[in-house]
Amino acid sequence: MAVFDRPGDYTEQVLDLVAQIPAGRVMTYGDVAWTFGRPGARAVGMVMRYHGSSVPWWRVIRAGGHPPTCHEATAREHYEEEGTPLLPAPTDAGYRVDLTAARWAPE
DNA sequence: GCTCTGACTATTC
DNA sequence: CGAATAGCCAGAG
Repeated sequence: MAVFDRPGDYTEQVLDLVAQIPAGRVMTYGDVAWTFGRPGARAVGMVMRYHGSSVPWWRVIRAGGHPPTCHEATAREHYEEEGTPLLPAPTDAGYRVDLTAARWAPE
C-alpha cells in the first residue's frame, strides 16, 4: 500500500514493516525477513540500499546488534537522537545496539 | 532466463 | 573474540 516504487512485493513488505518500527526500537534483518516467512536477510539489506532513503533504515540492524556495514557512524547519531539503548562494544563503531531491550516486533 | 552482486546469517578455524 | 567459508534470497544487467 505504500506509494513506493514496486520492483516486487517483497520490497514493498520490507519498506512497510521498517516504516512501522517505532523510534527507540530496532529489528534485525533476519527478523524483518522472517516476518514475511522468508530468511532473505540479504534481500532486506538490498531493499535498504535501494530505498533506504525512504525509510528509517537505521532501525534495521544485523544480528547481534551490529549496525549496517559502512553506516554505523550515521546510524549511531539516530540512535542517540531517538534514545535507542546502546551498549559499548570493542567493534569498529565502538558501540552496539542493545537488542535485549531495543528489539521490536510487529503485532 | 541465466549470471553477478549485495546495508546478511550461521558455522568453523 | 576475530577472520574466513558456505548458504541463503531477491533484484539488476
